[in-house]
Amino acid sequence: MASGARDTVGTEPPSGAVRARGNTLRGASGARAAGAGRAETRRAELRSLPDARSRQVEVTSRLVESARDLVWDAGGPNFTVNQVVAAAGTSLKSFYRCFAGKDELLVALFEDDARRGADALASMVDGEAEPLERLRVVVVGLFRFLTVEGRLPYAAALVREHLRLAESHPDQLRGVLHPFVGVFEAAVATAQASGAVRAGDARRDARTLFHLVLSHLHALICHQIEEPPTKVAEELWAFCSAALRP
Amino acid sequence: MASGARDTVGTEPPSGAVRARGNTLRGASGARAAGAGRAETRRAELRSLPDARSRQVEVTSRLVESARDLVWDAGGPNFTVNQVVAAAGTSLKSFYRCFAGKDELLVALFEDDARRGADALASMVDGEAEPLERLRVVVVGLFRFLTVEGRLPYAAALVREHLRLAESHPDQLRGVLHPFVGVFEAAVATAQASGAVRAGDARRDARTLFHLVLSHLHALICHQIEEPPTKVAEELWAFCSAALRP
DNA sequence: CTCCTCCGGAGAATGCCGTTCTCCGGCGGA
DNA sequence: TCCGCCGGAGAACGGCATTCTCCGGAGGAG
Repeated sequence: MASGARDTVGTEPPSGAVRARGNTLRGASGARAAGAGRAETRRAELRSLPDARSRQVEVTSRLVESARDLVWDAGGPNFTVNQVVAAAGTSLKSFYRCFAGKDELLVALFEDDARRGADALASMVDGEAEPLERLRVVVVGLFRFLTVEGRLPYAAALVREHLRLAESHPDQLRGVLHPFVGVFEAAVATAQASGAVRAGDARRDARTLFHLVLSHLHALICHQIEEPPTKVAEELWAFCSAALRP
Repeated sequence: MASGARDTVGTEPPSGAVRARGNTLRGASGARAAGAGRAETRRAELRSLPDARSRQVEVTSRLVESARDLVWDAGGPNFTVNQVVAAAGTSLKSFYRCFAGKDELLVALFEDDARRGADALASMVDGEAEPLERLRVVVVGLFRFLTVEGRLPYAAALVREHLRLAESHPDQLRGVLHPFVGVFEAAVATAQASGAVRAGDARRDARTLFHLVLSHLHALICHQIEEPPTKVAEELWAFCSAALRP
């Protein structure tokens, strides 16, 4: 419950994937090398540590950017690690210093994209004053945002990998979609407060709406729905507003 | 639309995965070898063809069974092709004669499982007479069916692979979940006819309900919901019945 | 009965890719 | 000027899907 509220929307600029540092950057290899040697080497290591760290961050975000490009136009995470490092203009060694593996890179990409997407969604809502309309824009807007021409395969790739990674990296993936749910929750809470929708647990309703949208994106991705996305979005909103009417 | 009606539930015993034959069995290699050589060899090939075909079918279903076991207790499609053929007591060569690749095997497993699952769901509904109760059982039942202890990881694996395969084998995957939607649709139509829920497009509403259930299964799989499955199922039904009330 | 053909098993070879390891040049501090 | 580590280049390794090769045995043809 409370863990979701940590991820308040838009508190950070989309600088991207800084979080991946904490995992492996110097946690394992760096610290071990220094600790095993003489203690004096630690001083030498500290000397240019800020430099090294900022370089790391820069390389890390460059890798994430390259990965995003590759997922975007290769249409999936079928890129190889070698391609990423080539595109980022760095080396395999650097890659594995920044990330424990390819999956970690994907997790970082997820976090970055989720934050960006949630920001975009939040800014779509800002224009609306009417509470019920805000909620409608959230539901339909996420849909439209992800089904913009060319964006769907990318979204598909992310959704698919999300499921796969959720099993291998449950801890890191757990909160990845919270930014989105947060936007939904804010809209639901506003609508509830104004009496536009029935009272209830805003978080739970937000989660339900979000999953409903997500699942229909899955269906579109799988070509199980032939209708145009806009039509599906409107039908979806009709269903949601009926479920939530006072 | 009409393509969904083809997949009527329970018209076939779960003999499994016969469909994969058509792709590669003798389509490519067999026909090419005979056509390239002298035309007389074709006669010899026909001689024991029924035998060969039935052997093929048997091997094919044995492979699917083995794959099911492996997915079940290895918790995912992380099994190797060698494991499958070893478990099925056959050879790599036979495997690649039955299926064009590992993915084709998974598709066959999907089709089989979807049919079985839809049958099970349909039989859960049979006990209920009240239309609205039937609908409730469908929504909650699919949920319960898949969250039985030990079944969730299996379901997770299938869902995940479904997304992946939907991109590489869109044609074969398109109708795979139709048996489930069919069960939903029947229940919705009955409820609509009795006036227990509002009138509307039964297929569309069925699809919406199905996707809603599916997406919450995703969420449970991803450990994004901490509540127990039974609670989630009841909340979901509350949401659905509110959306569909007359 | 013998030969010839083809089916199918066993498993080696190939190719791809993630991950690790080795070597080496260059840069910053003493 | 010398030393030590940082990071690049890419070779080496291991796992796995897929293909290829070899071989035995069954079953029709003569």
